[in-house]
Amino acid sequence: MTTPRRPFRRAGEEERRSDLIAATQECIIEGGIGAATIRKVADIAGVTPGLVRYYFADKVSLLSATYLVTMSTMTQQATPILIDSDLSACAKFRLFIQASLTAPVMQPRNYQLWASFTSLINSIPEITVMHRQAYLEYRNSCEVLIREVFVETGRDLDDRKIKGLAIAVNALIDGLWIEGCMAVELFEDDELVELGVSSVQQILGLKEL
Amino acid sequence: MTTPRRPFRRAGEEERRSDLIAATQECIIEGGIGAATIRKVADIAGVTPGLVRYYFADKVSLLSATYLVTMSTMTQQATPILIDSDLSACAKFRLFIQASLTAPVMQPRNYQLWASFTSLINSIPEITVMHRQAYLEYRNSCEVLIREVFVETGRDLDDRKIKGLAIAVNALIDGLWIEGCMAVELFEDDELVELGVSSVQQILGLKEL
DNA sequence: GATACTATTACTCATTTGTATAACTATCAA
DNA sequence: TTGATAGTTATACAAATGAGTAATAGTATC
Repeated sequence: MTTPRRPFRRAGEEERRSDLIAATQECIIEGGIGAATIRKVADIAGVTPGLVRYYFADKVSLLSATYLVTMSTMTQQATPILIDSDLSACAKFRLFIQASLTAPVMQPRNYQLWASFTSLINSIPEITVMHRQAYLEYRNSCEVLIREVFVETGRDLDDRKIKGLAIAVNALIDGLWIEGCMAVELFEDDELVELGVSSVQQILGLKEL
Repeated sequence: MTTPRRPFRRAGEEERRSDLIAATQECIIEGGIGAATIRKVADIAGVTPGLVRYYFADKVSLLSATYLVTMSTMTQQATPILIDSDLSACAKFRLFIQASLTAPVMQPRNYQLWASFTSLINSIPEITVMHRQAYLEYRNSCEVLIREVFVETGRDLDDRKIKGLAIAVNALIDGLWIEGCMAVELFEDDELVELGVSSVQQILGLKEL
């Protein structure tokens, strides 16, 4: 008398991994990083716990992979505009700000994921490294945009000055993003985008952005 | 033949509670919120697990209390300047920014604590409420300062405009604070303070702050 | 349609964790 | 000194957790 096995479907490696990562994200969003247990992840992904281990050697490696996907997804959603090159530098900058401060980049779940992972910055070396990289990448995007805008408006600044502006602009956008993610209902539509654009404009000392 | 009991000292309620809260902070800093187990907290506080329960009904209530202490400590460290009233509004603002962007307010452990707690914003109702309150308080401090500066410089702006500026200034300082906490070694001494002051000045459209 | 491969399930195990409760003792007041 | 109080320890327990292993069955290939 053998108990029947749960029927299953064999999925491709890529699909399974991304399913498991998505499930991990759901866990974290629902109950914080502590709620992301192997069993819950497996449950949400409609799979048994053993399979999680088959794809991810460790819990840490599952979390790291999830962090990586989370960040690169956001980056991708916030910066594809930069490739569009027939726009003016100012227009690009505006779009960049707008993308960063509206959905899907700016939404509660993204903050929860980001906060959960970065809170482990001193505990999980992999996350330390990935965070540093993501931060510098984003800041560099700001720096490139600022430089282009200055070229366009015919102004000249030394690199040191520009780096400082990039740090400030980055901080401003990050700050607005956090405020917006955490309390969507506290702001009117596009209020944060407009604030972001006008503040960046002021920081850079431009008449118009 | 009875095994000897561990000797102990009876502490006042206030002292014990604050010890336990400090121990909770240490746990979180070392290994994230998941590392804050009752046993580890008790261990660090030099106490047995049972005592934790004696002072905190729940793990949630321990975490909530720790969050409250964490936030009010930071707020207190960042805003005592506001009481000093014989300073000019601009000077107050500068001090406010400086306090926010230097130790002890700006230091890695504070970010870790803050991120750990806010990552639970959707999971623990107590934290939701306390966060919202802390955020609005800090933003209000910004708003008051901005208003005073404008009075001092003889400019007049409607409330809506001022609220917007407060949101932006708040975001900027938060963003710089996060960057500084997460990567102290990436910035030179006072670099962030100077960036903060000059950026706020620009956002507010002032010639000098 | 039979075979081989491996993705997937099922099960196990030692630890950890939150919570609960009873026993003990430091401390203070009389 | 004595007794009472409550802060503190010791111990227990069920549930959850990360990790490991063997058996099974989808599925592609021939």
